[in-house]
Amino acid sequence: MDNKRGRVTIREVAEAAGVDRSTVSRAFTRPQMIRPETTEHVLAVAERMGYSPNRLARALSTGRAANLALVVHDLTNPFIPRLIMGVQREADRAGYCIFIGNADENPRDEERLLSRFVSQVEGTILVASRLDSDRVEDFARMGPVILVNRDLEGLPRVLVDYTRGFGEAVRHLTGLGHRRIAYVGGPESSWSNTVRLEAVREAVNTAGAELVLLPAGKASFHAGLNMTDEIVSSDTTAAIAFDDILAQGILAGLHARGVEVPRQYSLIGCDDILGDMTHPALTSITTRAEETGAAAFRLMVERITAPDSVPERHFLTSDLVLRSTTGPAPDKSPRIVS
Amino acid sequence: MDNKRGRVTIREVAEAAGVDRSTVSRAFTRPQMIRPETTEHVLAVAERMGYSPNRLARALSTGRAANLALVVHDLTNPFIPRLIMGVQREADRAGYCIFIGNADENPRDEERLLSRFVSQVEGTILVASRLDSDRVEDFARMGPVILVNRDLEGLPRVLVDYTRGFGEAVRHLTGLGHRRIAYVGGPESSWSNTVRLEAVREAVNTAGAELVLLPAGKASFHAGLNMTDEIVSSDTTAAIAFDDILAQGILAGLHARGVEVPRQYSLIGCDDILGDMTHPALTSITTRAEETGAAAFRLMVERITAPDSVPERHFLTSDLVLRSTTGPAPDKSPRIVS
DNA sequence: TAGAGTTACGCAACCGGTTGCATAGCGAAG
DNA sequence: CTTCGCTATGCAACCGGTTGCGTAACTCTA
Repeated sequence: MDNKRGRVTIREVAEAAGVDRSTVSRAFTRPQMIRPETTEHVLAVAERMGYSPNRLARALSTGRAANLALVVHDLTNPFIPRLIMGVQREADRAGYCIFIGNADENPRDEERLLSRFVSQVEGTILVASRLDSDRVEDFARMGPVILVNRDLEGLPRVLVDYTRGFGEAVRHLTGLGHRRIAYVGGPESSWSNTVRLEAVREAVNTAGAELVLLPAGKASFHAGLNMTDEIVSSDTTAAIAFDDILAQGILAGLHARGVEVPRQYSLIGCDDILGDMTHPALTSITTRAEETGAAAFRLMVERITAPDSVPERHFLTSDLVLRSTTGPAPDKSPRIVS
Repeated sequence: MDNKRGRVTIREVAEAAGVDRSTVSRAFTRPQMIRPETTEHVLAVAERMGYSPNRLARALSTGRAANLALVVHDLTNPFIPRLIMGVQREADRAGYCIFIGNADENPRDEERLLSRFVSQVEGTILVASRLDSDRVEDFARMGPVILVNRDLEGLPRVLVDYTRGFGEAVRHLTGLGHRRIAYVGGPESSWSNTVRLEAVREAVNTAGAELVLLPAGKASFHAGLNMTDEIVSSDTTAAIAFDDILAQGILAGLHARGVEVPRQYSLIGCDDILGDMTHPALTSITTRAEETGAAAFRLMVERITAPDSVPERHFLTSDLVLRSTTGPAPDKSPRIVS
């Protein structure tokens, strides 16, 4: 029962059960190939000895590791844990294990992580990758890659269609009388930022309102806080922020400057990860983090089982979730001053 | 260059370089064993062919996987991503990859994850495990286990010594005139909750103040929100919450009931993960999430390299971080009513 | 220049599984 | 009772590395 490494191996089970190693292997992986009594006997012996197949050895010989890598741009963004949970829920059922890598918005780190994972996973899910397209394609040549929140021709990807969510958000605001609306932008290198901006621009045009662009550059609480001055002096009455974290910072900044939300200013976030944790509770555009993760996993399985299928572009819809940070546009006359 | 699996193998490099596979292997892992020119030549050929060693195969033959499992109780708690980043920072340098498993407060899930990881990792870090001691010890027999925020004799563990942080917190409150202080408890099954309560109890006794125990049971925003009534009717003037998330809920609840913080009520959180994101910014007891993760990894390495060393109990200290949710105790006379 | 010691490398076994192929043993058909 | 075909199992190669051991070639000493 004890070899030098401590764990029970297939050979020991085979000897104890009086069969060949291949029979033990088949009892676990292809029971229909062998007699039911044999399977039963082998499994009983294995159970008694506390045997379970070594996933490493199995992966080496089959070429299927039943692991996958999930590389994310920023672990501290609460969107990410939710997405991870979505991936894991699906992965769990399929018996997969997940490696996590935090690229920390840094392409070099991202690449290092990827190459460290590549030989022990069946595929990689890249969330909001900051790698340039060529590098992504290089990696995609080494194994299945699923992109999340990044749109690259030829690769399966799960994306959010922002038209509905941002459309609803803008119509909601214009319905409340807002005519000049700010979009507070996130990371320039992020696909999400580009398309969110596009969605808001289109919605604002359609509504015949006016858009003011205020790039924060980063999606962090402090970036939001630091944008407050610009927002206040932008002559807008409402803003849509790149994401909830940024919005949270803006909310804090507005409060600090004595601007009441939503009486004097309306604010909408995106990703819907804060629920009612802010005060007032943040109205937000939901992007379904868990569903996103689950969809990415399903695309991965599809890719693995049918590598030659046409790479699918999977779209999730977005919706406005109304809470308490939006209200009627204030009268223009009494301008807000610091 | 291409076998059926697409990746370049050591054999192909060996043939191309005109040496044995073992020489290629040594060029990568034991260059001092072979002539510098040979190493150089082999590495050049490998580089040109785009070869990199297969970690699976290496792990199988050496018994060292250079992977580790990190199983956490609740991914959505912002403390966890920080801790993960701490582990990863260290793991990265050492060339390790990290599997993540979210047990979701469920011992059965936790166990399933563990057994799925066990054959492909060198060790496991268990964060606030909800498994009963026997099961943990069973697993510890299969490979190195490091515990975080769980105190089990015989296993290396990283724990936080709360005496200083909670001592400072309580002295801070009593210094402000608070005499009756509430502790809003977290998950009953959590070691952290037990010792935090113990620390606060001792500090309150020492200070000659009075402690009121209000168990919330869970550490979530809503659990905090729901505790507000009890807090308001508890005749206390200040509370220390099990963690920041719970405190955030309480803060929201107090606000909703029109109780001004800190003018009418003082509140302190724990873990210091929210920074100044709340309003008012939450005073908190820091428990150094990233350092905790880093320390866990270091203990793991120690465990792997010297399995017979005495299991170390690594303590991190805690400190009070003053922000804006604490103030002088209000006059008792005008009681706060809903 | 022969013998001893050292160095750099090759050979082959091994890690723990999986799987294509060969075959023994069986029941059915002729 | 032979022949055929099928089924359950064993044999052995293989996945892609690592490593103990053996040895040819070289350096050093006498």
